Amino acid sequence: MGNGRAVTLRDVAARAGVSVQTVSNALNAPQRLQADTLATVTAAIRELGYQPNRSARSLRTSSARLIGYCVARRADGVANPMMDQFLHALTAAAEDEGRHVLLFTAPAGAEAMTPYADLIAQRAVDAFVLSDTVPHDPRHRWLTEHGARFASFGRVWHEQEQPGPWVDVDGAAGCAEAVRHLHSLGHKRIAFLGLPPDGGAVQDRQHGWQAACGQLGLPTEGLLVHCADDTVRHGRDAALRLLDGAEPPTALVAASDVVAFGALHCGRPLAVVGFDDTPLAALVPPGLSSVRQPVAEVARTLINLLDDDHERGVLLRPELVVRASSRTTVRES
Amino acid sequence: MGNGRAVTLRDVAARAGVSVQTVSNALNAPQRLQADTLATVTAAIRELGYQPNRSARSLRTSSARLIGYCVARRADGVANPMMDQFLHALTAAAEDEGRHVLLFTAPAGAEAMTPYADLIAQRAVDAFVLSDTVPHDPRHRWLTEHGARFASFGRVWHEQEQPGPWVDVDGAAGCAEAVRHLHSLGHKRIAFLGLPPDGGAVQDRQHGWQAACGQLGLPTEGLLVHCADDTVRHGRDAALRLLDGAEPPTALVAASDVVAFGALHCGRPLAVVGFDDTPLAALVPPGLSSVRQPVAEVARTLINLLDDDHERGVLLRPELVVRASSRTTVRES
DNA sequence: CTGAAAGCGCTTACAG
DNA sequence: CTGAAAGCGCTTACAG
Repeated sequence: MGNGRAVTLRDVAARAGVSVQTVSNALNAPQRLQADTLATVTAAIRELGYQPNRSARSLRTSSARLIGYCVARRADGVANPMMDQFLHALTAAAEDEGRHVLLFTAPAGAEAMTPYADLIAQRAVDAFVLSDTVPHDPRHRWLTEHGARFASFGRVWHEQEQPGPWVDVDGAAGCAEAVRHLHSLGHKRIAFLGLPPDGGAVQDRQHGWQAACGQLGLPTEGLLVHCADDTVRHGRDAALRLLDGAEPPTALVAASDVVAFGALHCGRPLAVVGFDDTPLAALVPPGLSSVRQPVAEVARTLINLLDDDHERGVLLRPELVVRASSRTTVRES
Repeated sequence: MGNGRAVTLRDVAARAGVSVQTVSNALNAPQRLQADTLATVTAAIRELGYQPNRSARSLRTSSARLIGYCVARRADGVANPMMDQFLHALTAAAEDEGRHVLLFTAPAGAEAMTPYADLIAQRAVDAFVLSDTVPHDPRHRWLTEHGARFASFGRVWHEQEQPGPWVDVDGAAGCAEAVRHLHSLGHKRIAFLGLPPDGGAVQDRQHGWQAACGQLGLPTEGLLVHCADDTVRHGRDAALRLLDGAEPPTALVAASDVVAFGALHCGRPLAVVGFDDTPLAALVPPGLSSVRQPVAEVARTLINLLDDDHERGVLLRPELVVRASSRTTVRES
């Protein structure tokens, strides 16, 4: 790879007429060198295009400067479209700290932790970033017990105390903001379109809706419905059930963009706000208002958490992106 | 990371009562050892849970066993949803060969190759896998000229000869199959919904449609339309333009799922086949038939190409996934 | 078939 | 402020 032999510290030292140690210092502790020595060495480094060999540096410092990230299996094709953006953000955030992301996969079931154990044993990574947390996710506890560094995007809601540092997006705050937005447009009956419990995130969003409605004096009775599955069809059917009720809503906050699309295309006038601001939210007419997770900030925070031994958890505020789906005229009821 | 000091070759050698060299041989050249020696050493390895330190091994063998992959920037949010699946497939394929994927980002413009150059200089990766190729993509030529190993998912259509090994999906074959499928259902006027030229892939798909129609004796005149952008709205508008023409189509093959959705929801009966089989194709009622790229096979082939100095390019056949969107009844015209 | 030795390219105490 | 030396953990010719 690359043409010919790589440039080493030795080559630079010879060129600059100093010892290898001085070249190393120029790179890692420049304040130790005299200005003119530093200038000579720096020039030689630039001329030769020298960059330290990563393996050698890692071996010596016993830090790989690599962060392990397990790519969830998408066998069913039902990807979390946000994960795409997250991975880009995570890579960029890691690079800002001179690191890279190493991808790996994990089998389901009892062997799920094996790849983590292997990567640790081989000293292939310094830390892990976790996401796609599932109910009763065993990873956080396992990693804590094995003394591994990690930071989690998402909480493990079932534990008494969340093991290890985490970053999460305040779903309750996001849905509360969605409710206030719809209320400010004149809506008085705002429904919530839920999903099967997924460990806590969905309930969290629902609580935000409930609390905001309570604060604004809006009803919630008969306005809560759950979709059996996160599909467009289930979203549509659930919305129709609400609309066919005695006191139908004029607006709706959904726990995901996918079910929000179903509600939006149910054929009746209904203001809709989704959750996640997936790429399609902007692409599908008339444009779906949605609660956007601040992925770049999540990524930066995760990387920072890896070096922070004190911080336990950080809750980030999502942002409501308003599009045409929530701007339908309110009918007088 | 991990509890306490890592287990080294020395520890295993001490435990097994042999030299470190013998332990190394047990791992890398077991046929050199006598059966009983091998058994002793293997037992010691298992008991201590030994795994070779990656940095040390990489330094010694000058191979990082890491494959660099640049995550495209998704600033506009218009991700390629297939890339998600691809990344998982690539990671899995790399692992099957004892490697991992290292993610990095690249700036736009003149500095686009800098991260590649850095990774090479640092010996951080052994090879690159390229995807998201763009018109006049400079990467293939640059990497070839710099003697770097790589394999590309997608061709650079503008070059005389594609620099370096590549894998691509036969878009023409996919669209031809879509046409034959629609024809077998009785459709006689099958349109093509194109996109702005993107370097060649879109034209390739269009040619497949054209050729298949020709072979089946079907008309193409007035049945080709291009969307200005890859959005649902543009897809719908373009479909309506076709349907409002003198001799409207009864079916349509689209260059992407997104514009296919627009055509499918244009409010008129129209059989539709999309391209890419994005996750939403299955989720959005009534279900969108779509040409699926064989991402797992693409990934495997790319990894194999990295070790193959002879193979130049591999063209893989996509698979038509039939759902309800292409099964509408044909009206007699 | 097995062992002692060299060396991959770095960094870091330790002398001068 | 600078240099000679040791050593991170492995693999690979080279002897025995």
